[in-house]
Amino acid sequence: MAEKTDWKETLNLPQTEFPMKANLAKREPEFLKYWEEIDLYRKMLERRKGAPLFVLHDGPPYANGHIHMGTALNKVLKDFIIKSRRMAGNNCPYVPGWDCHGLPIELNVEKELKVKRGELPKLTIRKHCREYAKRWIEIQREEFKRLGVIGDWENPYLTMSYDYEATIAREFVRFLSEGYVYRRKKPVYWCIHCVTALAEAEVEYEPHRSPSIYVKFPLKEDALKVLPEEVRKLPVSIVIWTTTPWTLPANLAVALHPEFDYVVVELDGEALLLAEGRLSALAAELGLEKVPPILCRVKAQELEGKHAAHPFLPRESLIVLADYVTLEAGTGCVHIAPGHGEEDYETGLRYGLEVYSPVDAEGRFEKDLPEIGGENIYQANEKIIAILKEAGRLLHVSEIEHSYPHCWRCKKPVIFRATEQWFISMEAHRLRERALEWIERVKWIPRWGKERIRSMVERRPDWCLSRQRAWGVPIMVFVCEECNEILKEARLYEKAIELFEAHGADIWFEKEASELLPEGTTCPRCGSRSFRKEEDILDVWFDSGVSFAAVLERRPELKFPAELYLEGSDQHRGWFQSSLLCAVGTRGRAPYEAVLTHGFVVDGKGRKMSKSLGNVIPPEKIIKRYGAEILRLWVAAEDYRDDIRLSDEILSRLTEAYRKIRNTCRFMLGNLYDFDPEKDLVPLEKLPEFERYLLFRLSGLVSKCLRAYESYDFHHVTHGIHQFCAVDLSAIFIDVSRDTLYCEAPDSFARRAAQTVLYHATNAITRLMAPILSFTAEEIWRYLPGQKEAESVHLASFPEPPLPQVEPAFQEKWEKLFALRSEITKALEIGRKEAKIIGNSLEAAVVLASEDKDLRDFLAENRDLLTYLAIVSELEVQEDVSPEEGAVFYEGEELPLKVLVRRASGKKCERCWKWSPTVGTREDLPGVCERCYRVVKERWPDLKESSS
RNA sequence: UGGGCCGUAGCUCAAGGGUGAGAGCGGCCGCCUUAUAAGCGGUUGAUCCGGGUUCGAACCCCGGCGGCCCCA
Repeated sequence: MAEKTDWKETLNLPQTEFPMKANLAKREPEFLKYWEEIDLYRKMLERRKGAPLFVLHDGPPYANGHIHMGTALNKVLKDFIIKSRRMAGNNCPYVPGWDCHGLPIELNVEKELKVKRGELPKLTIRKHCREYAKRWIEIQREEFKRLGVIGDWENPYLTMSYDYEATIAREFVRFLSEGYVYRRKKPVYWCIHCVTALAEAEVEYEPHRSPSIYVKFPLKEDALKVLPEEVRKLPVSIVIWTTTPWTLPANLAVALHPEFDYVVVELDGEALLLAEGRLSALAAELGLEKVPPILCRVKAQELEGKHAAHPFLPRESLIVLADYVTLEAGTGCVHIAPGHGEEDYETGLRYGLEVYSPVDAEGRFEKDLPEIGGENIYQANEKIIAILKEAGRLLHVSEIEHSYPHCWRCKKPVIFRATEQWFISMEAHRLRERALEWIERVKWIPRWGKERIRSMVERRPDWCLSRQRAWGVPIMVFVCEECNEILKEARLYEKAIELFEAHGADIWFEKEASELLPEGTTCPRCGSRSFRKEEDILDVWFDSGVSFAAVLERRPELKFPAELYLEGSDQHRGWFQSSLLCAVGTRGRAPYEAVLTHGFVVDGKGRKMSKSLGNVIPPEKIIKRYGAEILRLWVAAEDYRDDIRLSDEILSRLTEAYRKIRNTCRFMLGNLYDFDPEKDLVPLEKLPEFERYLLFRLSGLVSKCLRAYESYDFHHVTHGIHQFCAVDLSAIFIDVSRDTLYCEAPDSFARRAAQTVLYHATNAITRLMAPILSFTAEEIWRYLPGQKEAESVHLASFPEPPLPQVEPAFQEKWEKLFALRSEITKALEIGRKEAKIIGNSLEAAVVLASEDKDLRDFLAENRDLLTYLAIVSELEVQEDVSPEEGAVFYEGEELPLKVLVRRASGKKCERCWKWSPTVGTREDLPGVCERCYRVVKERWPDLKESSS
């Protein structure tokens, strides 16, 4: 009993070792190892040596904790840019960095060592902090590398390296010597738990419950005089509202708005003064049934400079005017404590009030205050409320929940507290104006970034530089012991900076001022020879702010300014700004030509990721489950300028897309197993028009992707490639060309032509995807036939559009052909689903007819092409056609077209599955059609069909 | 409290103020078994809400609602 002939043996079926299953989580590390082995980063630089330099300067992540989706997103985007710019022809070094100093690390170290601030010598703490930072840098480095991010990971920049610390000090001294730096007692954010001042960037807003109290300040005689006689018969008080009772001991004034109308009302035999606009709100708050009667009106100006009594201390409170007083909340009368608020401070300055802040670093009232001396401010809140009540000064008390600043590290509420701090003046040498000028000149992407940073720089206060902590670079200032003169001459600091360079900033805490200063230094004012050194350290934003000086200017492969900075949009306040101020202040220009920002990772519903919502997805989980490639694809599929959503659904959609791209490439590789581009590539001008059309489409994809890379629109690249694979290749070219590829003779022109398209497509797509799907592109690269320009796709260049120009008529013709194909396909589907006369489209014979003469001519001219494109066995064109029994009749929706679908006549060719009357006409091979007979005979002249 | 940005099918993206708002994925319904833990076809389905400007609005303006970032 003979087997049926196995025609498969005579077909050119795809052959490839390229696995269908990516197994990314497992295989990615192998590619990483390969890249390390060939020293890919070095090779990338060598390849582009002398090419135009494009510097993307890495903003340093903080060396604490594992990476999260935000940091992963940021690094992957940078990798896209570096790789794509390099493939486009630029020389792109990438030096990653880490931010190593600062409070969060110091706090974690204290926690690990189970010590509190000040319990260990600074040098000991600093040593532990350095080790702690180093530990996390190692971890994060591996995590970043795992993402497939290529860079100089062996030589990153660290803000704690000795040379970097020296640079920080040097840059600070520049500011100091040029007169930007001053020291002043001023209210700043202060964390009483961390015992330090905080920068604006170090506080975050969280809901917080506070007491809400209304307090009476009895008017003194001078103020009372402004009021009518009859009103004065009653005790008259100004009513203020505050949520921080503990700031009342520091109260020195009450502010009114110069434009508001103020009234005196009667309530329970007392007279109360407040803004008329807040009267009904107050009545509601007090639960009054009706609004208290107005006794008289009074102008704020008349009260300016008059006095009220402090509600419980033997002190007077000045009545002042301030236009930031609002009618949104409170009473329109604002309690002013110049030592405990920014606006209060400014108002205080205008009226010559003391910057009074009777609270120590740990949040306790100074000992000498009556009743509350030594008490913690929060505990004192209640006591103060009790005192007010006792004194009859408390009008109302309740509790409110509001958003309140908290320490970014210990998460506890912060306060405003006036202390001696070092500042960089925004007005010195017109720093603010110059920064604003540079903001105009920098390219901000998206455009609104400019507005944003501009409004911030316009309004920001002077930069508070000092931190009362150990882990950081000291504020390099010497002060005369005798006359408190600050040494400002740069040359006096050179010795110390050199010592930093050699030993790190620790030396500042190891040596005496006299050892750090040049020998024989004398005070320029009093001639004294004894100096003390400042002990505070610098805000870490200064550290990273001078990275242009420590990295861009010092690394030979980099340059100042950078072409691009790329960070999350929160950095308009952070690094973009600190870098701008440092560079404008010391170099007279912005450190970047352009700034690109991305949004934040949010969950599938658009809410931010937080532990409390339980919607956090760590990168590690994605890598384990799907592979870093899918994470990269996620970054590249989304429009990162907005918030970027991440959910299981999104990841599973992306996995589908990945499979489509991968499988399409696999099919193409499988069909190129016997293709040698050197020998077999069909020149463009000789290609049949279907093949030419496809290369035209491919050209469109290439130009679109190149443009998209240029403008950092990675999602256009991703969607473009995916769509091209799914539609142009998989659904159209591959499906249609399968017959040619499988059934024609291996070396036939038709097959080589189709392979030529596959070769161009695979080659181009592999290169186009390389910056994004870096692992997969590398994998495909290994399977690509022909000579390759490099051992890694990442050393290659982007493709050129293979067929950039095409006559419009050609394009129109093909659009029409596809429109027709789509109509035929619909008719076939009816034949399949409803009439059930066919399954495979090759079982169909199609008749096309049209009343439209032009269309009919077009059909007739392109009959063979249409047969081929529709993948049917027969196709005829007639003048007209009518429905018939056993066939499907369909009228075109888009075109004046009639389609009749019948079962194809003849027999099914056992080799190519087309139906044809020629099947069975050859005696030696009765199972195949004429075409297949020819092909088979040519290759296997003696083949005989075994009968069944 | 304020400033900025965003809102197009279940998901991710498109649509220079101008035809019936396009794709891909998914869902649903089929086909194929020569890309097979594949492939092909058909089909379903959307401009956050309410006003306004305009001959015409997803797009411009105003007001809501929701989200994100920054800030008080």
